[in-house]
Amino acid sequence: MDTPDRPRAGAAAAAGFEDSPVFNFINNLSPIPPPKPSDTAHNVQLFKSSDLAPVSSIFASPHVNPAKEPKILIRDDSVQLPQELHSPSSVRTRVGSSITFRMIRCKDIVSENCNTTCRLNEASIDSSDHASNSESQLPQSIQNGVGSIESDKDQCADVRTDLTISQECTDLEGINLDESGPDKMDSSHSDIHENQLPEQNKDEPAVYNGDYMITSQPSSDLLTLGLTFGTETQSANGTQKADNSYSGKPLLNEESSDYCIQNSAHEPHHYWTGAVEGAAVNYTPQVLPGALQSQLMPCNKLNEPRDFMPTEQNALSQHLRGMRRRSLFNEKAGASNKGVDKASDHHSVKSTTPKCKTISGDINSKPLRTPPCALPGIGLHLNALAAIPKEKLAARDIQSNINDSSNLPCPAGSSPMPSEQNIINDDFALTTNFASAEPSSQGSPKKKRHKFDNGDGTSCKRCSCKKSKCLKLYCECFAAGVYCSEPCTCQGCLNNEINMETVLSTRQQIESRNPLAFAPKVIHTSEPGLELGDFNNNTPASARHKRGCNCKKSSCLKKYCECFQGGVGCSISCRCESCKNAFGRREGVAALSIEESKQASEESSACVKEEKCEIDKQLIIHQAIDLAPAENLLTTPSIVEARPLACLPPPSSKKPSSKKPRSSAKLIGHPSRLCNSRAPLKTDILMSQFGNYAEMVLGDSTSDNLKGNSSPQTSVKVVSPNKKRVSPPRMGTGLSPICKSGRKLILKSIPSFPSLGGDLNNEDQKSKTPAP
DNA sequence: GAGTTTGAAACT
DNA sequence: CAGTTTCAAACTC
Repeated sequence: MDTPDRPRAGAAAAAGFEDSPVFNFINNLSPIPPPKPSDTAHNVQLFKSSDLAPVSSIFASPHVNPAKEPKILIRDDSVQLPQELHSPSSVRTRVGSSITFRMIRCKDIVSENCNTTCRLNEASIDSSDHASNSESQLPQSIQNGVGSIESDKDQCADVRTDLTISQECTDLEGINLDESGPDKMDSSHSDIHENQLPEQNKDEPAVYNGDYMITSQPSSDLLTLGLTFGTETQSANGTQKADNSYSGKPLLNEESSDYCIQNSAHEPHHYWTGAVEGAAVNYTPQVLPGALQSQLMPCNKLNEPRDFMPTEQNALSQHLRGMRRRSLFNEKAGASNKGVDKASDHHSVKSTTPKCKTISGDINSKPLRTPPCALPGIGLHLNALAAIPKEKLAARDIQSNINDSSNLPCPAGSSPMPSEQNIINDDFALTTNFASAEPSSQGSPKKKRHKFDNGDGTSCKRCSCKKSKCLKLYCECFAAGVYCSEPCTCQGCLNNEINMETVLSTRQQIESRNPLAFAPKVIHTSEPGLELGDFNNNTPASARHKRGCNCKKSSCLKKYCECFQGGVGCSISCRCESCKNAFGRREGVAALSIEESKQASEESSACVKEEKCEIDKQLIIHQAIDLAPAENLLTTPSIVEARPLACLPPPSSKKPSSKKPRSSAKLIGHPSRLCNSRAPLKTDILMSQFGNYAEMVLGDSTSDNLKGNSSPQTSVKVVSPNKKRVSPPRMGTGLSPICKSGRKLILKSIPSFPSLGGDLNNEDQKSKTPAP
């Protein structure tokens, strides 16, 4: 980054701008190493403000805290990170930073989403207003985007503190200013400042809550713009100007404040409302668990770039689209989603986005499937979010921006999926890395599917339905609550945006039949804390099969078995025969498990290497024996599960069971590391989320238990099967996957509360009562 | 890639 | 609720 800019600066100087006092000033300054982040007023301000808000707050339901929304500053990303890093819970490792980053981003996303939603709802009504608002946003967004990009880069590249990064960016920006300035503003620096900077500044104040205004910031922002867009700086500026003119006048603080207010007032509610309405579920916005929200964030985030890329919007949007996975559950959400797109497009000013996705009404012909898109809604496909590794995400942002800046509108027909694929591949690659510690091969959908399969069967699915039209649970996409996407090889697919209503109705029908139909098959309750050392907690199961399998011939050793597939042991609720689930047997676990475990350990040479694994097994065995039988039964597998799957390779019984065992063996590669790296942060997040969710859904009593343990370690206990295995299906899914060795979270669906409660009850009952 | 096996989902 | 059919994934060759 630096290198390119510097030269440019030099060029600018060569252009004869050296004369300009500003240039000289900047030129002199730029070489100077960035002052300490903390020194900057900006930074200080940021820290002061909402940035300092506890992480938990982020996860708290967005709507709950509308007041904070206004404070959300996209630019925060860069700034916040440091803070996050400081937070006790945050991990300073790269992983940690990335996660933290995501969290931060979530904030932004929230605001973004809210904005979008507002537009959606009101666009038709008050287009002018929105236009102005949106216009006003743009500059800021741009800034944000830039800032985020840079921060992202930094994060990806190194674990520098954001502050430093921001500083550097500023420097660069300054340089850029010089450069771009000449072309455009030779004599009119003042003009620029008046026309462009002011706007941005105005936005900024709003963002910053008006508490702080950094004089240097504006210029930097402007500069940033130029830098980011490189050659297109001018156009970008022009766009900005256009926007400005459009809005009539640069947004003043007042307007900014309005904007903020709007966001706070409308965003969350509108957003969620829409989702809620459309959802088959009765969730109310307030009800949404923090986890979900947080989950949603990333998805939304995908949209974020759009806003800050006025001219490149198309490319971006396309890119983003690719990342999104549509939620089937939420009709409105879907609609809103569209609306969002439209709105954003509209918003983005001249975004006559040649949409990448060409939706053909033809059912049978595999239309260009709309790239999966995660809806911020109940029926979230968390894959998009969780799946998108923060780092990747960041990287993607960077890349997308870069690419976009280079005018790479996704060719409509060509490969709309590149984006998606990239995402998917990236995601999964990353996930795979976590899970299998092995680079994933990218190939046919089938391969992908395998790859995507994180075990719980909820991961990114690529169906190949033929007769079901992808409207039955047979369809993994449908079951996962996502629209079929390009990689799918299904025929006569109705599971697409076009047939949204059909999908929804079908879904509702299915749900009416079986409220849990879309519930995650495997409920993960608390893996995060379950690290190698956590076994002492007697926290056995971190997950379990929701309903239990019914295997007969597979002995629960193959993917046919949902439990096995989900990487969980069979529970008492299973009706399987001759259960040999490597993750835990249904009955007689203790005794058998010992042998099994030993055998498994022997067989899994990889694991053998990992001493911890061995130890864990031992512990597990002991626990299994020592623990009360009933609990063991329930948690049987759990014990094993308690440790990240990676650590415990399924005893490759009999057949070197092709995929799963293999992968698990791979997993073993760096199990501990994987687990460790991610766990801490996850735990925090999860806990906060979980707590919220529990409180909301389960009620105080339950939540109390859950909440009681705010610390990661305790969290495990809280969820521990020993107590009450409160595993709100959705939540479980949503939460656990993240934690589990790079597993993806898919929120298969969010059951209506009733069902949820019922589910819980049922679960509890099941766990308390012997299996039929 | 085609065919078989398998167990869940759907249906009755 | 139980039995049967249908279905698509998993698996095998």
